[in-house]
Amino acid sequence: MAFQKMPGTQDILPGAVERWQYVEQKARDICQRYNFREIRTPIFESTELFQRGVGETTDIVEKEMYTFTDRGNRSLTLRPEGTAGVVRSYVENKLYGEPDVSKLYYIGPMFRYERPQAGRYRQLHQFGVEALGSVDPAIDAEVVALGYTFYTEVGLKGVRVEINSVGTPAVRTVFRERLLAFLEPKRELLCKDCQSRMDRNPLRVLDCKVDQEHFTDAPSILDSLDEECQIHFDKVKMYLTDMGIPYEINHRLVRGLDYYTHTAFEYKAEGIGTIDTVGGGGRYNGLVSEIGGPDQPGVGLGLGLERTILLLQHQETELPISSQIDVYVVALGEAAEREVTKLVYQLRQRGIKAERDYLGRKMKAQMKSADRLQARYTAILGDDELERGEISLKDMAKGEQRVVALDKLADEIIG
RNA sequence: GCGGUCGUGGCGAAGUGGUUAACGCAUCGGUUUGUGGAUCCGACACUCGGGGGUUCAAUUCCCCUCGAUCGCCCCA
Repeated sequence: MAFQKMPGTQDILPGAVERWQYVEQKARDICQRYNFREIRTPIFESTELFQRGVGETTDIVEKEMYTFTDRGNRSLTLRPEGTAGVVRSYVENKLYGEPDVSKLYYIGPMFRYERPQAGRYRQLHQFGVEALGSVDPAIDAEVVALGYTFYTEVGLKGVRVEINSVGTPAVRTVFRERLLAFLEPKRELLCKDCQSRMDRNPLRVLDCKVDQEHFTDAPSILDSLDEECQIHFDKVKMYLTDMGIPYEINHRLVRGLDYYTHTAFEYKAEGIGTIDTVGGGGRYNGLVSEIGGPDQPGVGLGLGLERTILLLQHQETELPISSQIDVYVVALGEAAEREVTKLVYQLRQRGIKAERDYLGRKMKAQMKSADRLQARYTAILGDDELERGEISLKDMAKGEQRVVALDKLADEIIG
């Protein structure tokens, strides 16, 4: 065995890459309609950016980052998510100085050092959008709608939208106390994971998969929202309803990153082992200033492309992908063989998808190849045809064959 | 970081402590020399992830390692 790819990485080979291209194209199409514009930021950034942006106590920062020191003794980290880099760029390039809200999107690889599993990779790909500079709940709703539209249009079935408000940091502090007051008496009853979660991130306890019974009477963060949070949340829900985007309220929804405020949402679907979240996002009003920029609000989402594609495959969704070629040129005889290179060149110049043999194979093998490639036509050139300035054109589906002028071949194929 | 399962040709997949490691698909060649998708015939693993050990003998037993996979944690 020679070299192997690193754990949690993937080679996306021809035959599979077409699915990626299709999904990515869909994402771009939708962003264009929503007038989000692409931004490309570096794959690596300073480690500190992610520590500050994503949050020191998050799992991502604590144990999942690909961090290394470069030759200039700088601590760098391969981006574990997209938002921090986009916000850094937004601040650095002073995009907040532009008259309109910055609506940005990205598609690209992210890196997290985790144990690979179904739908979980160390190099993963995300499609994300960020809208910076507005507190309008309409944008929250539009971002939720954009993601939902993406899943729908790409052909994924059974995607549910769950939404919650995680309030402001002040609200969360109050709620945290209330929740702990509720949980503390039950501490001994909870599973060991929850017991440790109580100390680290109490809001997560409510997510427990082991035993939900203890939490039926647990306080909801929605009851702790202040007036501003409540109004914002109500409007987001209103806009979603107006647009006809189906959603469910899940007051226990907590996201894994520290920067979220107000709106938090996730897209869920069944089908990848025990994982059900395929994407999510929310509002992050404190993040820009946290990273050293002006006090600008933001809202965004991040969707896992591996999970999307995996689900499409599980659901056996037919994607409109064709690898069919237009014509396969078969050559017989020395003179004809010399002619092929020029001929396919001319066809390709005309925009025709043309293929030929490079292995010196016999005609029969070349025909098989043409069949395998699902060629619409096979053009057969022998020395005798060449002399007459003609070529045989075979319609592979019909099995019919006729002789056409060599210089009219492209026109015949284009039809 | 922790736990379960698994690792045989391009792919799928049998198998046994000891002569030539089934079979299916794919591929290649042939069925008389310029025509594919069907059938038939033939070819195709100095070798069973890697390393070490036990043994007269290991692909088959043991250990380690690497990888895959499922789950926990957490998340997209």
